[in-house]
Amino acid sequence: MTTPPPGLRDRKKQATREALREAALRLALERGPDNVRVEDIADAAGVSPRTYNNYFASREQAIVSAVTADREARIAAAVAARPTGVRLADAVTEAVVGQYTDADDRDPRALLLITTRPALRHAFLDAAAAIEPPLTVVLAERLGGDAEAPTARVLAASVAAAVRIAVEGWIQPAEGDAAGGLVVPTGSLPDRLRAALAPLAPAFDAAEAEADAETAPDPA
Amino acid sequence: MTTPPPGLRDRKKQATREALREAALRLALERGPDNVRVEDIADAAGVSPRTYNNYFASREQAIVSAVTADREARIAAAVAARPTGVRLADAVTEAVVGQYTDADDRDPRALLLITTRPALRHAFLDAAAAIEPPLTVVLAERLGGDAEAPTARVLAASVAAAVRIAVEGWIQPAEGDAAGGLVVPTGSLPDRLRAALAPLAPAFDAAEAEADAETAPDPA
DNA sequence: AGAGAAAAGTGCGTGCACGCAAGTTTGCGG
DNA sequence: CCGCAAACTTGCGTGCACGCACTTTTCTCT
Repeated sequence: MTTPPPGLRDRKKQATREALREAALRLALERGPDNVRVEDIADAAGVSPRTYNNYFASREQAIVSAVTADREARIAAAVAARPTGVRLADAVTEAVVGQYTDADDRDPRALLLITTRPALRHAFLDAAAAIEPPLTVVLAERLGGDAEAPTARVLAASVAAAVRIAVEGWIQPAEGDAAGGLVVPTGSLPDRLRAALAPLAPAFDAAEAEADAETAPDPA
Repeated sequence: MTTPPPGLRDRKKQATREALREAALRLALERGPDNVRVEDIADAAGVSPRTYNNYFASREQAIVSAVTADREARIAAAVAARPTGVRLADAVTEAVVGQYTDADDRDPRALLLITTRPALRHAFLDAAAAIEPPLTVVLAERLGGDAEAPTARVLAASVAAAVRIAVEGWIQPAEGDAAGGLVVPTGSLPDRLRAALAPLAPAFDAAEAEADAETAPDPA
C-alpha cells in the first residue's frame, strides 16, 4: 500500500523481519540476553514463535542482525560506486572500513552487549561472512564475467575472512601474553581492518591486471 | 598402557572419539543418516548420549569427521616439511591438493553419502575451515614471528575459504546455466583446488618477500 | 473480476544441544 | 601407598530448531 514497486508481499515480510530485529535487541538490552525467550521476541513482534525462526536460525542471530542491518549491501554498493582509476584493493578496503566505523554510531549499549557475551560475539563474527555473496557479485562484474573462474568468489571470501579476523582481534580483551614481549592490546577497528586487508592487496592487483589484460589484450 | 607419552587419559579420550566417529559413519551407511539417532551412535560407542556431544556438536559433524579424520594436521605438516626454496604458495597448494586426493580412497560410499545429503554436505564444507588454525601456525612460523601482524591468519583463512569454494563447486551437480555459454560442469577436484588457490598466490609471494626482506634487510 | 497457484504464517510434535550438579576415574605428590 | 585434585562421564531438565500439514493471504492469468 505504501510501496507498490517491490510488491506488497515483500514489504510485509521486511516489516516482520524489522519488527523481530528490533524486538530482539530491545528485549536483550532490557533484561539481558539470557532472560529473553524466543516466545518473548515473537510476541513483541506480533508473530508466532514458529514464524520467528522462519526468519532467524538462532536467537543470537536476531539480536546481532539489529546492529548489523544490511551492512553487506552497503559495502557492495560502495565498491561498485568507486571512481574509475582507483585500485580495486583500495576501494574494497575503504568500503569495508567505512561501513564498520559507521556501525559504532548505532547504539553503544548494543555494541557493549555483543562484545561481552560469548554467544553474541560468535554470532557477530559469523555475520561478517554475509558480505561474501554481494561482494562476489561486484567483484565478478569487475574482474570479468567468466563464471567458471573462482577468482571473484575466492577474493570475496578472503575479504570476509580478513574482516572476521580483524573484528575478532578487536573484540578480544588481551588473551594472554605467552610468546612475544609486548603486543598492542586493542588498536582501533579501522586500523585492524586495514592491517588485515593489506596482505590481500597483491592478489587484488594481480586479478585486476589480468582482467584489464583480457579487455585490452594488445599491449605491443 | 600402550602409549605412555601422551598419557593414559588422553588415550582413552581419543579412543572414545574414534569409536564415536566410526559408529556414526557405520550406522549412517547402514540405515541412512536420517534413521540414526544420537542415542544409537552413543550406544554403539558405549557411552551416554550426553557424552556424545561433549565430543561433537552435531550428528553431521560426527559422521563427516570419520571421513575428514585429521586432514588439517597433515596439511600443516606437509607445508612445514616443504623443501627450502619452494615457493610458499606452491607448497600450500600441493599440500592441500595432496590431502584432498588421498581422501577419496577412504570409502566411496561415504563420499557418495556426504555429497548427496544437504546437511552432510554443509558439515563437510564447514570441516574445511578446520585447516585454518594449524595452517596459521606454520605460516606464522615462516612469515615472521610478530603475533600482532594478521598476515598469517588472513592467508590461512583465505586458503580455507578457497578450499571451501573449490569443494563446494565440485560437489554441486550443475546449478543452472543462466549467464554465460558453456561452463565446465564438474572438473576434477584437484583442478578446482588449484584454480581456487591460484588467485591467492600473489598474496603469498608478497608476504614471503617481505618476510625475507626482514631477515636480510640489506639488499644493496 | 474471479479462480487457481504460490507463498507466508501457524500449531504441533520430535529430537537435540547444552547448562548444571552429582558421581567416577585418572594422575600426582606427600 | 594413599588421599587429594583435576578431568571425564552421566542423568536430568530446559529451550529451541525444524519438519509436516493446514489455514490465510497475496499474486497472476485468463
